Amino acid sequence: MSDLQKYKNKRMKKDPEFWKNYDERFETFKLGLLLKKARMEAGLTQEQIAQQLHTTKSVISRMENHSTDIRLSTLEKFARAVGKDIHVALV
Amino acid sequence: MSDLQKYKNKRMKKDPEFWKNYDERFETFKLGLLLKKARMEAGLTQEQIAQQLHTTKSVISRMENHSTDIRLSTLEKFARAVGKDIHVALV
DNA sequence: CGCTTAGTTCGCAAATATGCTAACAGCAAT
DNA sequence: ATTGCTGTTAGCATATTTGCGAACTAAGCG
Repeated sequence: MSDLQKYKNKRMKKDPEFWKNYDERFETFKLGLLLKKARMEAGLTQEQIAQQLHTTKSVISRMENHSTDIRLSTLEKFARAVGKDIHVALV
Repeated sequence: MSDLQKYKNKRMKKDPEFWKNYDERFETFKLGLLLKKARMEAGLTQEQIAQQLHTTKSVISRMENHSTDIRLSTLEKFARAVGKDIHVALV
């Protein structure tokens, strides 16, 4: 089981409310998970990302969990920190 | 020659300064062009887009030209207005 | 237990996008 | 010349993200 899957399970157990308005929050959640996944795959901690972005770990945590919306530039910075780049397309 | 290409040429002619700090602005410009392209391909005017987003044409023009950064939600709204959806990935 | 590392969450301040109005330019048609 | 349509830009008000510090949980380890 992947670290990400473990995380999901833990979260579900600890916070059952989390799935109540799942539909509304899905998009956000998905993005947050995308970020967390990318960070974990890069083998970095939130604090390490934070240092690269010249910010603090609380900011990173919020991005991965509660961020309802996000700027493209912020997303781009995060991507670079995990050694990737963002790709945006209209399909 | 595409409408988009015509636009680029016109812009270059009218505003030579536009290309001075091209490098810095390239990313922004590229996104703006992406939006304009999508809108044109959908055969819509800025005002038509604006109505769908419950805003005004000036907002749309700014998005296509001067916007330095943009929220994901805004991008998503725009995409829907031209009958598309956004796809974001870390690559 | 006490200590350290990772991560979460909450307020508040600061920065920035967004919304709107008004004025203007270019173009085509009448 | 005038009218209508489309697009651009500026200034300002508002909404929202972002940045930061502090307090907290949880887990691993001596």
